[in-house]
Amino acid sequence: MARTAGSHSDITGPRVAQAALRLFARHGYAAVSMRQIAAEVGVQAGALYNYTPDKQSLLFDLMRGHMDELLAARATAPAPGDPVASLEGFTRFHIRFHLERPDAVFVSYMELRNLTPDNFATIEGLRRAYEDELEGILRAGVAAGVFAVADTKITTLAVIAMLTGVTTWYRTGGRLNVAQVETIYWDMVRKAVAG
Amino acid sequence: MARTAGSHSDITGPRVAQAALRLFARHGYAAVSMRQIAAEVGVQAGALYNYTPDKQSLLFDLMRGHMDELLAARATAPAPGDPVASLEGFTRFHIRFHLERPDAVFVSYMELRNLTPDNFATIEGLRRAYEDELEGILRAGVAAGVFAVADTKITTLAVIAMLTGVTTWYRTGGRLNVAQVETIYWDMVRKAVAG
DNA sequence: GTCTATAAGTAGATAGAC
DNA sequence: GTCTATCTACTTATAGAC
Repeated sequence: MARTAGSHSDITGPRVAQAALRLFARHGYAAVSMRQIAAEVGVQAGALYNYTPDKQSLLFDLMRGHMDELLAARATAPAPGDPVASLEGFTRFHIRFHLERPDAVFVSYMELRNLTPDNFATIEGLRRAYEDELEGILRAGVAAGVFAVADTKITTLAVIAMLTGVTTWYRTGGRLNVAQVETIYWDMVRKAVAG
Repeated sequence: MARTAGSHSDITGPRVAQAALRLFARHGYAAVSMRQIAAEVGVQAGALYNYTPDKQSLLFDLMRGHMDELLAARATAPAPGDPVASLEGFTRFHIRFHLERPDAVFVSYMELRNLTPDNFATIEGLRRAYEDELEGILRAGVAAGVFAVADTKITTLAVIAMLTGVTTWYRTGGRLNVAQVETIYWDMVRKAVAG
């Protein structure tokens, strides 16, 4: 069947999400208008509402998609029995995953306060599930006597903050490639929790 | 001299800045209207323009004030000759200073992209000056053979990201006081850069 | 599925009375 | 110094033609 002239549902949908992600990352959710998103896609503002019920859903779907992807990718990563190997795996995974999608990371971190309470609770739950992965590794290492940390929860948050910070300065094509960055950060993490 | 009825320049000015800081921290610069700020102060929107030429200046003055305070406080801190003692001093200073003013920290970190290019360059310069303090300590420690880090610049950014992250979870009146938090983070920093 | 037109409301900023 | 009123522009979202 021939489509109606000007009908592009299957390609416009992803383009709306991409444009929203890009613009939210650059200027912030509240500072971006539906008209700007539409202009980036190349349609009029009204057409966006074929793809999202409202602006809030656009933000929430981006953030939930990012967190789902994060947890799914983590679930398929190898899980060594050794706590040190597990921690190295987590560190390298976290850096690589986050450097591969800087816009989604930025939006997911900066726009939490622009989510409705229900949507915030959902994203927050996914974030905690991810943190719990790391805390489990630290607990296992402490139990095994290979890690010495004062407080596993605080160490978890400190390590994640340090690792995620890489997205604020890393630029593709710069002095270091991702593998080198991973190694530098792993060196710091390894020593910071060492017994 | 008696003041004109309803004239409160000396107290309204600081109240405008306080209200703007509080609201920008909670909801974000772009999401806060001048009318909301005025309502928080208890005046009408037009009256705000006696204290700021525009909304952008309100943001910039808050951020510049925060950075000036940070650098001034740091300048009066003791500067031990020993790199390890210097690093401990920096770590404890950073955590204490940031935990004492969570709203200003949050705004200064999250609203960088809402500054005009000129204003951004100014704030960025102050931020780099602060980072250079830490990098100098790390360089001195590496030169003295007491620190072993792969890259002083990256380590600087990693340490600051880790330390600033404390503001995302610390709440006054919680399980730990500031001194205990300082000690936990100092333990991680000390080990992470150890030779 | 996309368009134009529009509703209903809010934005930053200013003018002039008091 | 603060108020009310207002200007101009822009906001999200919807209705209906094509």
